[in-house]
Formats: sequence, structure tokens, C-alpha cells
Amino acid sequence: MTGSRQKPTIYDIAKLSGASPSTVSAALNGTWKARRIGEKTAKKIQKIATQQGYSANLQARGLRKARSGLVGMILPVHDNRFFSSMSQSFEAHARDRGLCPVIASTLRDPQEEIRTVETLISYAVDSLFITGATNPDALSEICIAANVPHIYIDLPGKLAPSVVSDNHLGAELLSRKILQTMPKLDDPLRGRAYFIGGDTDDYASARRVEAFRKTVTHESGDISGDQIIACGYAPGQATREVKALCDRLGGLPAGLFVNSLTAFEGALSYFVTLPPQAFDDCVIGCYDYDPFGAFLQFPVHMVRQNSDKLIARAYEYFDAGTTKADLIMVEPDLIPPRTIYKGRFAELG
Amino acid sequence: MTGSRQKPTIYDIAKLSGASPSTVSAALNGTWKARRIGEKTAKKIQKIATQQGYSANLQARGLRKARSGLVGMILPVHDNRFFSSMSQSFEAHARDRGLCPVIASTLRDPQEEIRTVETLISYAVDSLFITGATNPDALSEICIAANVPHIYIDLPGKLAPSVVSDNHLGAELLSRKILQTMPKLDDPLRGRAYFIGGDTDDYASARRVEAFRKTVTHESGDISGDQIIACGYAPGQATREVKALCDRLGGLPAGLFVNSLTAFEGALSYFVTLPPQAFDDCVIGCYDYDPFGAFLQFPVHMVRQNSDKLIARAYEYFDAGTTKADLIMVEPDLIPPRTIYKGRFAELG
DNA sequence: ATGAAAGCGCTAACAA
DNA sequence: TTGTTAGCGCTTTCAT
Repeated sequence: MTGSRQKPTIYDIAKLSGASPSTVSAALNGTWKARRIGEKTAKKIQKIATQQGYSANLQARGLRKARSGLVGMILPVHDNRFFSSMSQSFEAHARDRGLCPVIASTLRDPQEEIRTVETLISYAVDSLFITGATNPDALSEICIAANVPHIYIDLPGKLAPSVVSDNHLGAELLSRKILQTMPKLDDPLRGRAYFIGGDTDDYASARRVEAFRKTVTHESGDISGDQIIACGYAPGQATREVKALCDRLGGLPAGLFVNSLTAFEGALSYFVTLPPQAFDDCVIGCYDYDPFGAFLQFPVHMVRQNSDKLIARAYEYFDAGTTKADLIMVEPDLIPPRTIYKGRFAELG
Repeated sequence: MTGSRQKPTIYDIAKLSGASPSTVSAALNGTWKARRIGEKTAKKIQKIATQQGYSANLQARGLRKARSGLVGMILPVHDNRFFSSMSQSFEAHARDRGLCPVIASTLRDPQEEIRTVETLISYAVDSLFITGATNPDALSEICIAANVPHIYIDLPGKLAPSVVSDNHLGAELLSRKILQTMPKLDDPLRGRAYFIGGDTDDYASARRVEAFRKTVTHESGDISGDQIIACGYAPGQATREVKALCDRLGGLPAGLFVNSLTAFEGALSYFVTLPPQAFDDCVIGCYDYDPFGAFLQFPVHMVRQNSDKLIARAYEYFDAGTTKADLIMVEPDLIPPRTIYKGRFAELG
């Protein structure tokens, strides 16, 4: 069994090459030119290292240099289109910078968020990306105490820079699209646009409601309180509310702004009970994107939060080395019905 | 600026408490009972540590103990329902064991897979979960050389234990369901079941085709080669092939076994061009699950690979400390049409 | 152009 | 019951 041999260290390579450990170290970590090691020495050492299957112990290096080469990200769940595409981007950008990404989900549990941030800090992550935190400021305090640069994605923190999707703009685009393309109906109540789903305590939803309000008021002169049904994100609740709305109106409204994929799923489970022609005089929009939206029996406008752009901006912020707490806005994309979006990683299944 | 202070070490705590570093170490890492440290000493130290905001430097611990407390997983992409739910399970199980999960995607690039495995090994991961590898054996060699326990998920490796979804069983269940519920049509060609999508070079698909073959032969006495259209996973290709098939048959076949979500997406982009009644005499099944399948205008049976079970079995294997290279089979679930599956993390958006 | 040696923060013998 | 000490593998002055 040769398989159980230990991994070689710089001391092993030093012995084999006749050079000292520090020379080996320099030869192998790229600093040899700066350290004025002879080219032939360096090459020789590198050759031996390769032969021996040497690779640096990154824990040891991290310990010595007090930076690990790890970048951390915390998010609520992996199992979600938005967050998983963030992971994908986060990772790609980390690789571009020679860093090793560590992504952890916290299940929207404040305790878990704190524990996770502490764990990542214990592994000496060089910086931390935080998304979907329930209590940003508590996390910032921990990071600040540990001297770890951090940035919030999609949800602003007061104590650190943040990159957020421009919810107001996205909702405005979607609202306007709905209002401008929806049919004129005789029934005044059915002829209006309705906003469904989400929680106005939530930063993102509050901004979207605000934009919906503004746009509807702008286009139709006024808006009534019952046009906004912020019934939370749970699919079941959305199902009930959409059904109640349609029962009240005697049919689908002319316009429907659905404020999240989960609410959309809920609405859909009511929609499948409807005949196809029920959708003839209704324009539907969904804030959030899922490719399957393209395959429904009725067209639906979707807003796609550009996760890659959010992540890219965050990295750029760190690259720039700026230090003041900024709020960086990223515009979302309005996706026309029946569009199958091809993203950066679209060809991979 | 108190924020820029360094993190306290056991030496700081030692000074403050009057105890020695090793006593502090034991008091703070839980080994103090075994080390026969007095309870009051331990408590005092712990109190001071908390006050000082101490947390262990896990790199240093890892270096000393030669195990990092990290568990690695590599997968092709994050941005995929199956893999992201694997991530979710992988992480939950890691947490249960007090380990820190590091998940890396390799974009189905053999070079990237190797680089990533090497990186994770350099961080001294305690074990490695590998899924969707293009060249398992090469990765095993690296892991074996570095003495890192590893396990393959969903794709068997020859040199290490593997937990795989029982593709044969899943395909058999789905095939049987399709065959037993599909309508009897007068047209003999339309009256058959067809298999579309996937690549027979691929381990999983090969097993599925095998099961489809067997089941069809068993139920209808024989099978013709043109019932199997393994046209790859690309949506575009599936669109073309489904369209060609329907053109040839003069309508949808009585049964259609679609062999992946991506192929299904492709089929759907043809289906949206069809009138709803086109689906009246066609039973559709899809190997792989997406909740949006529940919202289509026609019913579709889906097979859900139970990612949580795959991961759980893999962890159990390590827990058991067994060493021989096993092949562990996990049965997938057949999901009836219009079912919105509620998983372990279903309530989290 | 290269080597010797200290030390990053922690744990684990071994002493006491 | 607790302290002393060596050393995990690496980087980095400081010498030479």
C-alpha cells in the first residue's frame, strides 16, 4: 500500500533537492524571482515537487500569512434559483481571483447566521458576502470586531457596503408593462391591476409596492387599497388570495403583478383549475424569474434579478479597495413572455 | 477605532485568567473534562473567553490536528435543481456532524475537477463527496495519494464507494406507469411509447434505456429501435426531435418518456405550439423533477431523484467507517402529475 | 543567491 | 489538577 504515504512537505522537497526549506518555499509559491533565487535552482525544485506530487498545505500558509485565501458567502438556501445562480457567480468570480469560495446556507435562522459567520471567520476568510440576512447589523458587528471586510447583497446593511437590486425600478418596469398591455374591461373592478404576494415589512417588497402604487396612480389617476394584497410569500396563502380575488371580481383581473416565484406557484395552483380562455383578457407579471414560466399556457412577463451583476459589483467594490459604506444599485431585467433566458451557465445541465 | 483590534488567542485568555495556554485550550475546546481541569477553572476561562469575543483559529487547529473540520463536495453546477438540493442536504448533514461544508462547482470541466479536488485537499478536507465527475478514476487517484476518504454520488467510481440513484428502477416505474395509463390508439405507430433525450454513453441514461426497453418488451411483446431517441440533453435538439417524431406520427404518441429536465424543456418549447386537446391521448413522463411540471396544461408523471437520501447514505457510509468500495443504490420517487412536492426545505423561499 | 531560525495559534505528550 | 514544551507546514526577516 503506497497509498497511505503522507503528503510531502517543503522539507521533503528540500532534502531531495539539496536546497533549504525557505528556498523551496520561494521556488514553489512564486516569490522566487523577488527573492533572487537562481532560475535553474527554482526550476529544479519545481520539477522535483511535481514528481513528488507536492501541493502546499493551505492551512499552514493561511496560518502564517493570517489570510486563508477563502472567501465566504452566506445565503438563506441553496435550493432556490436566485440564490443558486448567485452561488454560481460568486464562485466563478472567486476563481478568477485565485480564491476558494465557501458558501453556507443559514435557513433564514438568525442564530444560524451568527454561528455561520463566526465559523467562517474562524477559518479566516478574507472577506464575506452576505445575502438574505435577517439581522445584518448583528453580523456586521461580528465582522467588524474580527476585522473582516464584508458586503451585503440584495439586502442593504447599515454598517457595511451593499449591492442591491433596484426593486423600485424593476417593479416600475413590470407595473408599466402590465398597465400598458392589459385590456380595457367594462367592469371597473376587473379592469384594474392587482399586486399580490410579499410582505411590506420586507425591504424589497416595500420598494416594489411603492413602485406599483406610483405607477398605477400615474397611469390611472388613483389606486385603491384593495389592489394591493401583500399576503406573504407562502404559496398556499397566495392560492387562497388569488382565488378570493377572482371570486370577488367574477374572473381574473385585467392585470396581475405577482410578487415572487413562491406566490406565483401558489397562484398557478389556482390557475390550473381555470379554462385556457380565462387568461385571454388578463396580463400577468411576476417579479422573479423561472424559465418554466415560458412554458405556461398563458404569457407571463417576468423580472429577472441579475444575480451575476450583483456579485460582480460586490467583487469590484472589494477590488477597488474603497472603504466607505456605499449602496450600489443594480438594475434588474424585464423578460418578455415565452423567453427562455440563456445565462452565463445556460449550456450546462 | 476599537474595531481594528486583533482577535484574541488562547495566550491572551491565558494571561487574563492566570491559567496556562494548554489549560485554556482544553477549557475552550471541550476536552477539559478528559484533561481533568477543575470545573471552576474551566468555567472561569470560558467566561473570560466569551467576554473577549474569543473564537478558535480553525486553521491553526486544523494544522495541528491534521484535519480541518472541512468536508468538500464537488458538483457540476450550483444552478440546477438537483444539484442545489444536494448542496442543501450535504450542508445540513455536515452541520449535524459539526463540520464545515465547502461546495465547489466544476462546470463539467475535467481540468477544473482536478484543480478543485487538489485545492480542497490542500485545505485538508476530512472527506470529499464527488458528483457529476467526468473522470472519477483520475480524481480517486489524487484522493488516494493524499489519503482523503471520498465517495461518489449519483455516478459510480471504480476506486471508491458510490451512492447512486437506481436509474433502472426509476425508469422501470416510469415506463410501467406510462404504458399502463396510455390510451390504446388505432394507429400502431402512434400507439407506442417513445423514449427521448439523453446519451446512451452516459451511465444513468444507459440504465434508463435498458429499463424502458425491458418494460416495453414485457408489456407489449416487442420494441422497435426507433422508439428510442437518445438525442442528448440539449433542449434545442429535443425540440427538433420531438417535432420530427410528431410530424412522422401525425400527432403526439400515446406515451412519451422524456429523459431529463433539459430535454423536457426542449419538448415543451414544441408543446406550447400545440392546442390543448393535442394532449388528450398522450401520457407524458419525465425522468427528473421540477415543481413547475405541476402547472402545465397537461399532466406529467415525474421521477424525483432523492438527493437527500443519496447524501444521507453517503454520510452514513463514512460514519460506519467501512472501507471497501461499495455500490449503494437509492430508489427514486415516482411523483404523480400535479403534485407539488414538499421537500425538507420546502417552506423556505 | 541562499540558508537559519522564529513564529503564526493551536494541541498533545510529558512533567510536576 | 495544571504547566511546559515541541511541533503541525509554511513564510519571512535577517544573515551570510
